Amino acid sequence: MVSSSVSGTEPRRVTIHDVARSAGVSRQTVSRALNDKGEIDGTTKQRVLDAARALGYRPSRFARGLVRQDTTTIGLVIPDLLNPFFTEVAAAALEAARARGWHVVVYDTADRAEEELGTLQVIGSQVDAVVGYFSCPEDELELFTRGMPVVLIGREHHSARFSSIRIDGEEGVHAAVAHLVAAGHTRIGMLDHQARAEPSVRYEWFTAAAASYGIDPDLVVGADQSADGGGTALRTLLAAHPDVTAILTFNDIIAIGALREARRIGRSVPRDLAVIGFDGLQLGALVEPPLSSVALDTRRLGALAIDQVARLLTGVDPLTADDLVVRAELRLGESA
Amino acid sequence: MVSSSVSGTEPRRVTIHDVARSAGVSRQTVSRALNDKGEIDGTTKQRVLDAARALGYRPSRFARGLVRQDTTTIGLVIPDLLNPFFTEVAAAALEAARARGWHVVVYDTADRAEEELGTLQVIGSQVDAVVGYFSCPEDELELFTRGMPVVLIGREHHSARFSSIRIDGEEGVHAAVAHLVAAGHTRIGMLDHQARAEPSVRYEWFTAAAASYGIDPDLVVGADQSADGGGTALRTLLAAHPDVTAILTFNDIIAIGALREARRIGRSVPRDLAVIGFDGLQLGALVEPPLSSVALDTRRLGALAIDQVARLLTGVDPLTADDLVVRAELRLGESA
DNA sequence: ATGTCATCCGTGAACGTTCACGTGAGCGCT
DNA sequence: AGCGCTCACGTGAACGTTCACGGATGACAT
Repeated sequence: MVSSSVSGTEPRRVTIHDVARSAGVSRQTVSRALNDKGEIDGTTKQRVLDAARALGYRPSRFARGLVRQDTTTIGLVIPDLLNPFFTEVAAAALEAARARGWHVVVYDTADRAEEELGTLQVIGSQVDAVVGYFSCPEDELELFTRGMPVVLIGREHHSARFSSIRIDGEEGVHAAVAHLVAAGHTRIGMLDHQARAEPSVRYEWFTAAAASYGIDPDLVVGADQSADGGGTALRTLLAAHPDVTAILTFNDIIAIGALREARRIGRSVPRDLAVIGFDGLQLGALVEPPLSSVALDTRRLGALAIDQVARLLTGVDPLTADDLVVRAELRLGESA
Repeated sequence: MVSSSVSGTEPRRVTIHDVARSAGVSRQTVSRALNDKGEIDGTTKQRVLDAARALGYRPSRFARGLVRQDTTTIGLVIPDLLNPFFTEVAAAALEAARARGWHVVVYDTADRAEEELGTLQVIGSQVDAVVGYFSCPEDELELFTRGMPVVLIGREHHSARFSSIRIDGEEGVHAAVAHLVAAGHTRIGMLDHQARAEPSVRYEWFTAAAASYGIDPDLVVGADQSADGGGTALRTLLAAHPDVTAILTFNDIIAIGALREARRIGRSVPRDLAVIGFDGLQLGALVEPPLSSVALDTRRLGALAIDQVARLLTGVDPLTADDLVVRAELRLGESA
């Protein structure tokens, strides 16, 4: 039962003063009662509490935050929460933040540059630090996050203003290629991420590994970052190169789409087509066959990001680039 | 609750006053420059901006929030972000909140009562309203959210303080049973959620539907809310009732685990075992075979919750229980 | 009666920002 | 000269809470 007032009137907030007046005490006494401080009589405390409840009083977080600066809030910016990889990273970050008693405001930019920009414009006045994925140029980022610690994930940075956590899949991808080669594959394709103009870093790892085994690295096609995108890309790849017997993918979602497509066109995995993804999502264990993947520890990723934020916030001992690395390693399922 | 304080010297915040002094103007002029208000000369504005940057000034969100109450922040509480159902709900809520320019603080309680309690204790002083899942008793909820709008999801409430969004799967489950009966099934099992002591509402829908078709509703076994839990439960169910040819599950995750287990024990789906889940997760389209499910529109669920929060916040036209319903309906994949 | 002490409570000030005003300079017009 | 207007900027006040004090009251001992 909401206390009804005629619509149109300004509802003026119930303040600590109102409670004080109603209980016949001072502000300070109300504050004491509500915050469980000492120096207050039991009966008056109860009286204040009753008055507060009767008036529906709720302290202003702004006023409180202004005077005691003990709460830290960080902003987590991700392109798409429905992408399981980001879900895992977000969950990990939330867990690490909770352990510190921090609050996390989550922004899903829906993979759209304008939403990302909009987020940047408002986030500065809402949080104490930012961690997440950004696709905008650094100077723009710099502009809006001025004075705040910023931890980037999976992105190189040039400005000294930012920290970034590097994802190192070089060895993992190498191991994946080695695994495929050992299984007799010689025509290995890759379903890369197509959003960017230039090929991805993961593709470069692939070419490097392929080169060391004398494998042709040019069997590559761009894929939309979704299961459907993976399916479509696999079809395209096989149409151009029917002799491909194994593929690496930019990430697990694409790989899962490829698995599904392979089943549709009657290619048995891993017999007719070996598939190795990237990310090592929990989801990979649910599909058939269980996905092999160059897996990275998303939990550590999130924890590392939060840890670095903590260091930047206090200014003590920030980690250097060498420490801010999460290495991915080959984890075999049954798809390769 | 644990607030880590910085050891050492407190670096005293740089305020708008410092910028003003440094630029040789007044606070108000600084405010004008930073907020792009008019009534300021171009050169002084630039001077102020330079001074602000030089000092590393960043406005206090508390002070700003105190004076202009234009930002609303809501708290979203979920038991487990890694559970795809909650991921979808969270994504939907984030989207709806973004459309309103709201900020969302996300709390993952990790399915633990103590974390939920801890969240409740701090959330009151951080947000303007709360939406989410809670497992604690109503009076406890009431205690901590006093004076705030609260929208519960998928939970009945008795106190008038709360709104809750009801998930109505009665017709959908009925349709699912009807579908199975039409396909010739007579022994239909259910993998229910086992966490609660009493059977779930979804099981009650099942018994009701089963009754109307003269089907034995007692082929039920509790499952942990995970893929592994679904697999284990299916094994238990089939051990007790080998003649079961179709199952409904509490949710899609359990169903997906059942699918995997069926494959392991050599039961072909849907030929040897028909499976129908609940939730209609996007994930269901990725598994083999694509999952049939009593699907609910998670996007609408999130949007509805946010919409109701908006109404409660402004006090105009809050929706009633009859409107706060999301109906689930049978969506056929290939698993039944 | 006086001092000592603990308990309970109130008063200004501060936190950092924006809003509603006020002010003075400069300019053009009658 | 006087009036009115615009432009650029400054000044007190307000937002709602907590902190650092200080004061009043009574109990108890001296």
